[in-house]
Amino acid sequence: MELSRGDEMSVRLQNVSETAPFRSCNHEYKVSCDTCRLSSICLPLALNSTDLEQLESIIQRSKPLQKNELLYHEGTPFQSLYAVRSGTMKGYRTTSDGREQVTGFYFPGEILGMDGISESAHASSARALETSAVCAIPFDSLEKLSALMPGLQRHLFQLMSREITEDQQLITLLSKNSADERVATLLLSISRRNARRQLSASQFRLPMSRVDIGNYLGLTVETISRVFSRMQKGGILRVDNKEIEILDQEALQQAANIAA
Amino acid sequence: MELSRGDEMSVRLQNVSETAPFRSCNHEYKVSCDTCRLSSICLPLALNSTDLEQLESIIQRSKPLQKNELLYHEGTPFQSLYAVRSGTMKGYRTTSDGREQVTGFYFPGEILGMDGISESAHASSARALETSAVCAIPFDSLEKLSALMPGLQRHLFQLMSREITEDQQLITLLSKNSADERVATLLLSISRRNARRQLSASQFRLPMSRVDIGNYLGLTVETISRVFSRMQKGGILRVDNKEIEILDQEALQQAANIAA
DNA sequence: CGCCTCTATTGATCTGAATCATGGCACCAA
DNA sequence: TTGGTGCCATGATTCAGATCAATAGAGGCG
Repeated sequence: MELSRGDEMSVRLQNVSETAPFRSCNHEYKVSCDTCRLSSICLPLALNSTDLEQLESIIQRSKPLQKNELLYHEGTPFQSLYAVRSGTMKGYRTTSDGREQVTGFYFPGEILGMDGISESAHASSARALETSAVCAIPFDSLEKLSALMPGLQRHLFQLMSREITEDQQLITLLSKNSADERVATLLLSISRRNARRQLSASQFRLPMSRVDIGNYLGLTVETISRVFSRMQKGGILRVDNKEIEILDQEALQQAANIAA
Repeated sequence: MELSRGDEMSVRLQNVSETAPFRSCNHEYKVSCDTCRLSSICLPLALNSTDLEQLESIIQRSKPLQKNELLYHEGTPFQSLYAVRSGTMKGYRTTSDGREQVTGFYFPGEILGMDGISESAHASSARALETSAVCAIPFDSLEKLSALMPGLQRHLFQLMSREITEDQQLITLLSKNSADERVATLLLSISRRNARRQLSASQFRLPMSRVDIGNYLGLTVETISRVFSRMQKGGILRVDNKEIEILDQEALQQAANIAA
């Protein structure tokens, strides 16, 4: 791996490892953070161009993951955080009795893998819901870099803190809200995240199955179907398979109980 | 605030603020991390004695919180992380419709407040369940310090990562497990955390009310009572008000479905 | 194209936990 | 001690969502 410049950093980062299917950005899947339209939501946020260059030198990009392909698996050694470039990833953990619990959906610009830090092994698995591309950010390099860049360190703390508050919102949702409220809340969350990426907030395609939605929200497939049908009859949504149109944003917000 | 030594660090940390009810450890509530019997579970873990001294210089200790006293409240500016020294704290967030969701219980040696980092404001509130003492660790100082101490930075990342995986375990518990399984899992968690502090793993006093337990586990008070009664009848527990004795660890683990 | 499989919808029935209701017990203050 | 107030236990009833069952589309592929 080539580092961009021969300063102190190269010494500190010279032993960054090459993770299996990933290549440094200097190779085939070349893209750069500063031309990436997602940089405003992703890691690079709030870095100056010198710092950005250094961050970029450690980021690795792989060939796209196919639908259902595994990015990492529970228990495997933790090495990198991952940023979604395109597509959608699903995070989940497997319970002792073999069932699956979906813990989150990750859209372009979002970071996953932070649960692996504490035990140096992933505590969850991540799978592509559709053809997806991700950037791998080797964590040991990221740690060294963030000791040198206060802005990066702060950004990482904030990123992890946000994950904590989002998980706590989900806890509240699961513990206190009805099926309708849960589904409405998820749809609004997806809508908001689409808007952030300059996509339509009112019309989109759900990348995940009803099973995954139900699993994530602690409900069964049947219940998800029924809620969708009910909301369609109520004129709140138009549902055509995975294609969703929010017809009455107001009513949907009402249905979500303005919670979460 | 007096810093211990006149080196580079003192310059960087000289403007550490004095948070309202807190005093530096040089004042009335003097205690030190290296004599603290909780240091093995708390922040200082894995620091050498020089680093520990520096960490300690920023930690503030207050007079104990009375039962029901608020440590911080949702929306108030975030300044510090808190380590429980004695007693028990309850973390909770208030939903849009005014109800409360308990997000965690914090025992001696455990850290709370990490959800406040991302927005510079607390995303949850914390209240003492009984007379409790806490250490406040000003976060801006902690950030500066951790840029200088790789061990501390790593420890912080790990701490936050652990909080994430614990929240995800709770999500799974709420979404997939029955009332009995949830209660059993909580009891085992408390038991384990007691053991870590050299207390009895099989006999303890619950510091929280049935209402709080139910709220945390997404169940009603009545259900908690019924589960306790059922487990008592089944010879798994002895329950006397808040006093709990685990009579059959094996069976309790079974009841928890060895999940979470 | 037609076949197969996977995913979604819709209906009928069941059930675990919520809700409603009542009474007992512990702890505190006067 | 007495009376109050909050906490806990337990029974009766209800209900939201699970489970069971059957059908209908959608998408992949030989």
